[in-house]
Amino acid sequence: MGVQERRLREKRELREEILEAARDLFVREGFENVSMRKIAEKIEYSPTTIYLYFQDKADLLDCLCEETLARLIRRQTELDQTIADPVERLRAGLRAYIEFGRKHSNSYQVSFMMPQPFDDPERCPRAHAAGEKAFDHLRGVLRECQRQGRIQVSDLEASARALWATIHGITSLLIAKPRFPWIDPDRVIDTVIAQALDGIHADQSSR
Amino acid sequence: MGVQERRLREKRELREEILEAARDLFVREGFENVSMRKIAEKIEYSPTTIYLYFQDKADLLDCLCEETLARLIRRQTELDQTIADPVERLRAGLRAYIEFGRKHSNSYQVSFMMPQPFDDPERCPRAHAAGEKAFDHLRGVLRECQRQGRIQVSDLEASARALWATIHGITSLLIAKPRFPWIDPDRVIDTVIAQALDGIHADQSSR
Amino acid sequence: MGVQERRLREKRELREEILEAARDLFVREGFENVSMRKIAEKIEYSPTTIYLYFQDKADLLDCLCEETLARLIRRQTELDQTIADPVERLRAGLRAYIEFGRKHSNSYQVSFMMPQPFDDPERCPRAHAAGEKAFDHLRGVLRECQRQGRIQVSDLEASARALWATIHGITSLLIAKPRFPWIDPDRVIDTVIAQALDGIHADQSSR
Amino acid sequence: MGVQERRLREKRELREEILEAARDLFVREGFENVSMRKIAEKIEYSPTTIYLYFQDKADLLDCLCEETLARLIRRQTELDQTIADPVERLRAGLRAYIEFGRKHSNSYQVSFMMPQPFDDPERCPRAHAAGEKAFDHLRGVLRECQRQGRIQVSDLEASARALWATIHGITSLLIAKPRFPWIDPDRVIDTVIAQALDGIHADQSSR
DNA sequence: TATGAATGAGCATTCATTCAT
DNA sequence: TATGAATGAATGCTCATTCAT
Repeated sequence: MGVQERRLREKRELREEILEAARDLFVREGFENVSMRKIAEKIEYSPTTIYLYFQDKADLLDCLCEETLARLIRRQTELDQTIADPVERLRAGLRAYIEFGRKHSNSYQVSFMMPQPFDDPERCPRAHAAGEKAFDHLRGVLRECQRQGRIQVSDLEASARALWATIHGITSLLIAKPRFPWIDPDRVIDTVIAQALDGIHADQSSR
Repeated sequence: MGVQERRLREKRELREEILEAARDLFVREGFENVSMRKIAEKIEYSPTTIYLYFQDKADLLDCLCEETLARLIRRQTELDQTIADPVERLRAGLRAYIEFGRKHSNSYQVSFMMPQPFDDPERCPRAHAAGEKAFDHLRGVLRECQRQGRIQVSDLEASARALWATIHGITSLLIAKPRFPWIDPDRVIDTVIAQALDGIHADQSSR
Repeated sequence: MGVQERRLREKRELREEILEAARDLFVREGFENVSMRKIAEKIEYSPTTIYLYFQDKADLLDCLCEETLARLIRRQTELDQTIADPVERLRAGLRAYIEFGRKHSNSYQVSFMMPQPFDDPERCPRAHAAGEKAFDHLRGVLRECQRQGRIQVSDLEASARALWATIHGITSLLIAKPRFPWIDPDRVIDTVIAQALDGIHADQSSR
Repeated sequence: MGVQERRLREKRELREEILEAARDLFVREGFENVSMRKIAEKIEYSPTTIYLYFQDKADLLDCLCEETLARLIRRQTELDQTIADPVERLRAGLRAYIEFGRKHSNSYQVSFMMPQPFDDPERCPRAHAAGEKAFDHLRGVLRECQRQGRIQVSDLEASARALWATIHGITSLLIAKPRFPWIDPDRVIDTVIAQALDGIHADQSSR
């Protein structure tokens, strides 16, 4: 039994090591420079070994995105337990989302900015599910605002999607166009959030 | 005389054919699968021939984006001459932007959703200039709204950027996540636009 | 156990096969016509396979030269143990050098007659080291002649270099200009060696 | 007649321009970076035009080498008229040869250090002839030394070739191995020349 | 569980050259 | 005389992946 456990733990560990290496390469060298070979070199295993833990590159990326998105979800959950006021929780959530994207820009790019394999729920089921979960949370907070009468939302589904789109806009544009004269990114971020909440008529009295 | 003209026309035509093929490959196979070779195969010329019309791959993509963005700018200019009311012009402009992105999704992707190399004004000077021109137009319309007292904007620069980010958000997300349950994309688009204009307190009396 | 050994041997053998093929292409088609692909075709492996044995083309060439130069050095060492008289050893060494160059003319060409990239110790460290070793040996023998009073050399460093240059001259010229009317190459070689030793006032009494 | 002359002159001029451009590229970018395209770009003509003046690349290089070697021969002829003493003339000629090689290292490399097309008198007849002419001159001076009893040469043909080989040695080695620790190239050159003349027992009384 | 060996397909780009005009 | 258009062949190298062990 101890042997089986150890084996299982070791297996999990190498898997994590692979993902970690891939993430590191993402951050250091950008998405397009992540290759199976380079990951293998980094962890000092043979490329073949990776295929014992992941079906193929798409699978690896899928898992990678899932893991990264899990952090976003975890952060969102933290805010649930920290901030009682739903509007404030929503505002903090939006800000956290943007910060998350800027911090893990390569993962964000893979998860949300590239159509190719990652929008296919069959090829990337985990990332897909995690993405939906993150969205669901956002919608939940918005619904809570609505339920408490803090926001007048006639169409929750549309508003939630619009809200997501809005914060995705500034997040992704800052990633894709870092050289654009943003003047002060933070000022623009503040403006986006303020406009978004204003736009859905959030009662921000407690602000 | 006629000979020269015909040659010039033929040359222009092949150039367009190359751009067309590239655009088509974008659409069909995604950006990363566009190679000089594939373009050449598609037009049934040798790869070398492409280099007679474009300096290199970056140049080709640059021209591709420029061409596409020119359509957006043309559309914006059309609206200038059609719609007198600045707020309505702004609203129509936002809608046109989103529609443009959805229609030319691959060009939009190349121009606005990919960090490397397209954010480098030195490598893609044409696309860069065209992108700025499009933004400048948006800002101009917003400024006009402000000038006529239809919108109270304390920080024009930040608001213009925020507005761009917002419509970019829905545009790019619809492209990157076409399988997401958008329910009705148009309803979400409407919501985004309404929220955006509300968020900057546009006087939409004439709506 | 036997398996591991056999694998190691096979690996070594393929490495040798690659070097052999490269050398052969040098001989047959000249340096500039040696490409990774042609080597691969010759050994009937894929080009990729070569990269399992050598880092890149420069590395392959570096190893090739090293291997060839090793034969020269081995020959020089042999003479050390065979010929006691230092002047005779020097004479035999010069002759061996020239013979070596004529026999392995393509390797000689790569090692000593081409400026780029082979003169760069960083790109071709092995060949570089081997070349210096061969020169050092020549200088050593000359120094021994001087020590025993058989040669009056006022400037050992300059003389050693001049001597090397001299035998390199006939070696490389016979390689580069095989069609020149040499009349009798061996007679010219003899003359060069005699002049060289005379020129440094070697006491050739025992000749 | 005037028209024909002008045409002929213009034709000669463009031919010279091409050769000049090629030579310049040699010097600036090294042999391997000289391509028909680059030459054409430099003179602002189309690549096709070059083929009106030269059969192919080998022909162009042949003419180029011929031209360069003509300078060496010219220099040698100059010395004939300047220096009366044949031994001194020989010494000056050797030095001039080495200086010539160092100054026009790329042409020297093409003419004397590369086996491939340039040793083939059928493909490069002009360079071949010019090379022989330069050698013939050297032999002539040596013969003159012999005739005046200043040098005891038993085998003129062998000695002349040996002498050529010797000065080619230092010339080519300085070109191919610029990073070798030559200490002081000029000192080595002096040593080579001194040894060479000593080696053939030149009466250097007038030195 | 892990790997060493191997590969087919692909990449952007450059080359010398030709042909019709 | 000069060229614009075009090309076939080639270059070094990297990729994700497979298979036998």
